[in-house]
Amino acid sequence: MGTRTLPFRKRLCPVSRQHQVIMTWCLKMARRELMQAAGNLLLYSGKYTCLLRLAEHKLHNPLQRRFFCIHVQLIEKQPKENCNLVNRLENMGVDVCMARKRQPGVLKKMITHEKGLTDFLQDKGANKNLVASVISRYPRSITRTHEHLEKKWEIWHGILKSDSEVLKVLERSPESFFRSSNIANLEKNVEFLSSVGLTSKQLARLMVKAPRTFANRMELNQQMVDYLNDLHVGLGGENTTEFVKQIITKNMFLLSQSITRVKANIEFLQTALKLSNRELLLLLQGYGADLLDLCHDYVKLNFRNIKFQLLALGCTDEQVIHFVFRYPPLLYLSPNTFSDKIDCILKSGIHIQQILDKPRVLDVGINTLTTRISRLQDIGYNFQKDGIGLLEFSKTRFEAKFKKLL
DNA sequence: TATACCGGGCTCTGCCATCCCG
DNA sequence: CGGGATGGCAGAGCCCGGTATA
Repeated sequence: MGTRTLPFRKRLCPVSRQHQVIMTWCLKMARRELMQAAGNLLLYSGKYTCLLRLAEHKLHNPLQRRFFCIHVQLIEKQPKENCNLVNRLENMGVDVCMARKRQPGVLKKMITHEKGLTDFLQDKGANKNLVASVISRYPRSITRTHEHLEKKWEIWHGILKSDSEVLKVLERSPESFFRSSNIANLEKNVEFLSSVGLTSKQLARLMVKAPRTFANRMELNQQMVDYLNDLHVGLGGENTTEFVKQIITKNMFLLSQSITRVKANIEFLQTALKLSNRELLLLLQGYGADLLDLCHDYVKLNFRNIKFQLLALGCTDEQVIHFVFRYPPLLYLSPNTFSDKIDCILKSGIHIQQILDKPRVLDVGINTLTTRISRLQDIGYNFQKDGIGLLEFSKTRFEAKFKKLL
């Protein structure tokens, strides 16, 4: 029997399917009354429980009854979607399929505040499409009360200074705005982040760039700050408060990353680049901060790739380390991008040593590199003699220089 | 005056897993 | 046990221009 019940269990999800299953089963039972009851069941799905009970009474075989009861219980345990709510959301233009996929539980709720949310957001300048998009992407937004919205908006507005700015961030990341219902925690976060030394302008930037930071529990943000504090003290740095503030303002995404990731990246940088404590601190206060939120595996992968390719081109370990140390953002480059750029540059007769001396040329996009190299070659520019510095110029500077070379 | 050096701008949400509470 | 709250993860560069310096 256990082997027979399993497929039924698996298929018991959507209501219509449940009814189908019962119907199929009823057919198997070949009992007219039961089939009739099951037919009613499809017509009056809202009252299906009592109909099922009615059907149950028609079964006299204890085994059949028991089997039937198990399925009834399974169906009863699954709360149904609130059809009225689903209809209302559909009328509002909400992508209900998307909402169902993201937070199915919300569609089953009897009390929601979609009307209040719509009024509230429209009052702040949102149009219907924006509201529908927000609900589609973060359905739980409709469970927030007017009072909650008012309070949260007030705090966000206090930081971003205008409704349109709050709306812009909310539109970009509804989850950041709506995910937590804990207003006290939000207040604690603002207080904590200010106490770290962030100015109101920096706080606003943080909210625009990494709004999730404000939805974190304050303790989580504190843990990251504590970690950075300990790290700095452990590395023998002075003025720890300034260091922490500097790192956070350099990389606003840091507070929305896990400590594990940040820690792994820092440890990797120190080991891979064979850095002393002092060098590590310098790196972190410079370009290194940018890298800390990168997925750790990619940092490792990209470093291994850079090393592999440069060694193959005859560079030494020391040269590789020095190269990355001078310009750590190179670790952003995926293996393909890195090798494409190196190939493109070397193909034009530029020596690898010239790249080692000017790591920032790899900062330039592959298309820009290709176009510039070919334009310069066309006018007989000698990279070996005249250098590759102009490859990394800004557009205006490059064009000005190019004109003069003609 | 031209180039080197360097900091900073842009941007990073949407999904899944897990915990915890009612 | 369901669902809300929260944590954590993947993703994979390019460009500009101010100031110092040769």
